[in-house]
Formats: sequence, C-alpha cells, structure tokens
Amino acid sequence: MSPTLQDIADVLKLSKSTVSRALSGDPRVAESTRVRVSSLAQHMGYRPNATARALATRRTNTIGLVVPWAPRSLSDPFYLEFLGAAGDAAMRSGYSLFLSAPDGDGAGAVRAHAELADPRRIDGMILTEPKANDERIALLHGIGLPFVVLGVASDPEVSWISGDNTAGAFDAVDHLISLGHTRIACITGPPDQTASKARFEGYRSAMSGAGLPIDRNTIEAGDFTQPGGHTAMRAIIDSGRAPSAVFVCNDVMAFGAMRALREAGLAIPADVSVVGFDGIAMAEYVDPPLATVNQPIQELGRMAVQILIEQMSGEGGPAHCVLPVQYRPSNSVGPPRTRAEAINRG
Amino acid sequence: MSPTLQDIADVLKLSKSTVSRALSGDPRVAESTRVRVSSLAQHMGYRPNATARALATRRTNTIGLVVPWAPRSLSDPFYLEFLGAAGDAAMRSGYSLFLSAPDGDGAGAVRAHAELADPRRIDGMILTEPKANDERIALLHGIGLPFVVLGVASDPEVSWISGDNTAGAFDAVDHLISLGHTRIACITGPPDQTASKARFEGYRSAMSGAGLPIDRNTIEAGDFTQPGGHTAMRAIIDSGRAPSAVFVCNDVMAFGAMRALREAGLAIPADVSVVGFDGIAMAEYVDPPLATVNQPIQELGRMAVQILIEQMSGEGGPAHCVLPVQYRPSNSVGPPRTRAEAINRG
DNA sequence: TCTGATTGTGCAACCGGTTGTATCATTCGA
DNA sequence: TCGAATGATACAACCGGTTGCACAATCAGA
Repeated sequence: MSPTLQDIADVLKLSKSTVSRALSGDPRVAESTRVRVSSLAQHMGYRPNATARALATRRTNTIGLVVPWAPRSLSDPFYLEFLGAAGDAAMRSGYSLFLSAPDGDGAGAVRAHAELADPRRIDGMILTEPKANDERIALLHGIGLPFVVLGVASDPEVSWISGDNTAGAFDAVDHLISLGHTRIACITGPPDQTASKARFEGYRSAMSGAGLPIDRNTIEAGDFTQPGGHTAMRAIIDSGRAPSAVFVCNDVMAFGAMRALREAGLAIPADVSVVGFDGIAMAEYVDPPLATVNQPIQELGRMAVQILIEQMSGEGGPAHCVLPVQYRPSNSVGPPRTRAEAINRG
Repeated sequence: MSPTLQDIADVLKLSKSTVSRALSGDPRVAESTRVRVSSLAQHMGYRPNATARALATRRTNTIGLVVPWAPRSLSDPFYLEFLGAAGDAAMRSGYSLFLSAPDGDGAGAVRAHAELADPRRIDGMILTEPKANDERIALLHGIGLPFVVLGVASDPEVSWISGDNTAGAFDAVDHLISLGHTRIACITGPPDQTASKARFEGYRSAMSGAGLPIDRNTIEAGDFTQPGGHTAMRAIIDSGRAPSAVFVCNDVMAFGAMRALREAGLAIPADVSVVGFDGIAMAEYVDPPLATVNQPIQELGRMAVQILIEQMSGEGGPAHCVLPVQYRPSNSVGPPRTRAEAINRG
C-alpha cells in the first residue's frame, strides 16, 4: 500500500489536515513544517489518492471523450491525431482523458455519454461528430456537464470548435473550377452530420457561384470510410457520364474513391481529378499525393481542451471557434482532359 | 445535483445502508423493500457516484492505456483500431478506459505511466511498445499494479499478448524468396523495441534458411512512421545496388518506402516488390495494394482486455499469448525483373 | 501584567458510497 | 409462556483526502 496523509502525519506527530495543507502550499503552515512534511512525503513516495481527492473536492480533473468507433472513427487517422493532441493538451493542464468507445452510432452512443457523464467521473466532455438535432447535446445540457463540441452545434448556448468546413470546401472546388472543370462530383459524409452539410454547402456555393449546374447523379452520400468512398465513387461512375473531377468530403473516403477510379481504368488526374478534406498525413503518401484541405488537427485538439477548461471554470459564456483551413493542391488534380471532355459531351 | 443514496433513504425513511443493499441485490433486504427502493431510484434518476464507490471498494473499474504519441502512434491507424477494440471490450466488461498520451518516448512516458498508475486511478494497465529492458515494466511491477503488455516481454512474470511477429515476417520474406528474389532489403522499426527485433528475426531466419546472404547496406532502421520509412528506403536506394524486394516492418513505413521508390523512378513491383506488416485498412487502398502481414488487431484489443481482467481478478499466473498472423500477398509483390537483376549483377 | 493580534495546528465534519455488526420484531419449538 | 432462531433494518466505521472553525502559543503594545 502506498502511504497516506495519515501515515505521514503519524510519523511526524502532526494531524493529517496539517500535512494536507503543507503539501498544498497553504500559507498558514510554518515553513519549517512544510519542509519536514514535503521531504518525508518525497522520501516515503507519497502520492495523493486521486479518488479520495476527487470525492472531497468534487472535481475529478478528468475530461471525457467519446469516439464512436463505427463505422467511421476506427479507420480514420484524423481521430487519432485529434485524440493525441487533446490528450497531450489535457495532460499539460493537469487533466486526464477518459475515453469511451461505444460501437454504435445511435442509442449505444447516447448511453455511453450518459454513463460517462452522469456518475460524475468527469468534469467535462468533448463530443464528436455532432448531428443536426443531437440527442447527446440535450442530454449533457440536462445533466449540466460542461462540454465542447468538435464540429458546429446549432444551439448558441453550446460551445464548439471546428475547422472552416464551408470555406475549405469552397476553395477546393473553386480551384477545380478555375482549372476548367465543369462536371464536378461530390461525395459527402453522412447527411445527418453537420460537418457533411457544411462541406457540401461549400461545394454547392462554389458551383453556383460559377454558374455551374449540379447534377444529382454526381452527388453521393458516403460514410467517411474508405469502403464508403469506394462505393460512392463507383455509383457515380456507373451512373453514366463520368465527372472530370470529384470533391470528396474527407481524405479517407477519397482513398476509397481513388481506388474505384483506378479499378474503372480512369487515371488520376488525367481523367478525373480528386480532392479530399482533412489533411491527414497519409494524403501525402498515396499515388498521386492527394490534394486536400488541411485542417489544423492538433490545434483543434488543443483548442478544444482549452475551451473546455474555460467552460469548466465557469467563466464566460459559450465559445464558438472556427479555425482556418488551408486548401493544399497536389498532383491528384489537374486540368480536365480535353479529349475526355469531348467524349463526355458527345 | 443528482440524488444520493441518502436522498432515497430519507424519502423512504430507511437507512442508506439498506438502500445500498437493496440496489445491489443483497438477499437480506425484503423483496418488498427492494421493489420500493429500486422504483424510487429509477424515478429519481439515481446513478451511483463512481468516485465514492471507487473510494469505498478500492476498485475503479478502469483500465489505463498509455499511447506514446511521438513519433509513432499518432500517425498509425494500428493504434486507433487497437484502442477502439480494447475500449469496446472494456466497456462490455464494465470497465472504462483511461487514456494517457505523453508526447515523448523516454522519461515523459515513464512519468505518464507513474501518474496514471500510482494515484490508484486505475485497476490495471495496458502497456504498449515494450522495449528490451523497459523501465516502465519495472515501475509497474514495483507499484504492484496488474498490467498486460501489447508485445513481447522478456520477464516471464509479465503477461503479454502479441501477434506472431517472427512467423509473420518469415512467411512474408519466404514468399519473396519463393518468387526468386535474392536481394531483399529490410526496413526495421526502432531497434530497442521488441517487435522490431522479432520481425527482423523472421526476416533473418527466412534469408539464412534459403542460404541467402544479408547485405548490411540493405538493412535500415526506421521509426514506424511514414517519413521514417521514406528516409530509410532512400538510404537503401542510395547505398548502391538496389534490392529487388523490401520487407518493411510496418505498413505505415511501407507507404513511405513506396513513395521513395516512386520518386526514384522505380516501379512497384516490377523493379522492387514491397511487403509491409500490420494489415491496416489503408494497405488495401494504396496503389498497388500493399502485401502485408495481417494482424488480428481487434482480437489483440479484446484479448488484451480479457487477460488484464484475469490478472486483476488475481486468478492464475501471468499469461503469454501469441495470436497467429496471416501473410496476405498483393500486387505490390511480384517476381524480380530479370533485366533489372542482370543490371544489378553487372 | 493584561489585552489583542498573529501565527501555527488540531478537531471534526464532509464528500457518497460499502460493509461488519448490533438491534429489533417476529415466529417458532418446547 | 419463555428462550432461541430467524429475518429485516439501522448504526457506525471506513475509504483518503479537503476545509471551516476552534484553540493554543507567541509576541507586541499599553
């Protein structure tokens, strides 16, 4: 058993309250006592029991994070990077990370949030993949637990942080348009997620801004996974006239789409240009390197923790934070092939 | 504030001990009382305070997991998948996951383990990326915290679980040899990690089993990251005679190596065959699809939790578990090009 | 010498559960 | 009718910290 405050107090013939105060730097204890206590504590290898402290202070110094693991997150490096950055930032601020990985999207996820939030294991929570009318947000509001959403929440009372989805998507699609593409497909994420909508909105706005029509046959909903991107791309190819470019709402789906294009004998970018979204490390390592919209993933993780800590301290109102993203062109995009265009038009 | 046992007791004019026993199904409370208590608890939305319970029972029902985030883990989907599976398995067994993501490999990581283990926040720990004489293992042993290692530990007292690194590497290299390759390079992981050594041993054993010499110039140590694989492959290419195949000790490095090969104008697999290790989802989506050794990643996660739970229950001795892996050929490997061989020999 | 700060420490309650043991009211056998 | 066995519940200690308040000791000023 590791030593307790009482053990130290016994040795020094002090009370445990004095020992507690000495270790916490309370100015009321004499300097000499503080020195004796802290050196003995050091020597005995004393470490405060986090559970007992949490019970007494009603603060756990722990942040909860729920990463739904199906179907998306498990296969998406975006989350690991976010997780790592958030965990690191939390640690630097004296917080730990409590992770829950429910294997479902619906009721299971809601239950997971409740089981994390309600037994007061955590002081605050980071919520990922928000949906339009998200049950989980209502739940946390009801419990009164501070939280921050990774993504955009419609309720102005809710704090959130997000990359600039719409602007990033706009820039990417605008670049395609500037290269001369007119038939630009789009593979979206799950329609109920706010990030999907925002990115699609950027696409839509760039297209209509250039006076380009949107062909329903070139819009497919994916699920943010490689197989999802693959299936969606295949559906677009099979639907008839192939587009000369495709904007995919995340990198992982873009990888699936690239594979579908290769399988169909279409060259990238000669036949079809591909752009992704997120800027995960892997984008630079596929062939050709994937043009994508760089999100400041680590910054998102750090800021999410920072905002959450502010929320937990009770100061200030809800924070809404949009971080700039940067479109990064690469060899997966190029001008449309005139010949292909001609064939398509024919 | 959510209601406590005392609140329920007050309403029903019972003592909190009776309420506690009623809710835990103690046979000593009358059936009628149990019904009254549990229906009121339900109605009031009672949820036991996990902290208080942990303090009283000295069990936190929590498993700690330290994922060092630099340089490797952040960029490696292997860990996210493992994490998800472990988290899910833990949840099903009534445990939660405590995550720590120190940003360093050395002292920082040791400290992170200590800070997680010592304040008795957790009942057990999963330790990743073991090294030859791992300080962290000694630390946990000293504290007396049950733990399981993801990877092989040399101390027979320590429980561990691992894919069959040596056999997997052997099979992969043996396949290359059977295709006619004789100059086979190897990009290893960090030399101090046991997984690196075991995989290299499989490589070495396949080579010597076939009577093939190992050229020092074709062995490079990487760091399990894409850039690391890229740098290592470039070093091998620059060292003089290019190999006709390369065995890379994890998939992520293999992606980096593939890029280096492309940059050097070498075709895969026509000029150089490439094999990875891990079997992450992304391996199927690069071009050409990467031949790799499939690890049962989710199974590893589940089993790690299971073994740990056994350790925590105190039953039985240490468990050592090797899960079979499966070499999966793909288009990134092919027979050596005769012409290239001829040039190389010349 | 007495009063009143000032300083350093101890006491005890509290956080919200769990659990060993005592108490009380029945019911049963003799 | 009495004592013992049984069943249901209450009491109180405990887990290991934190914290409000009381109290003792020291010291300066009157």
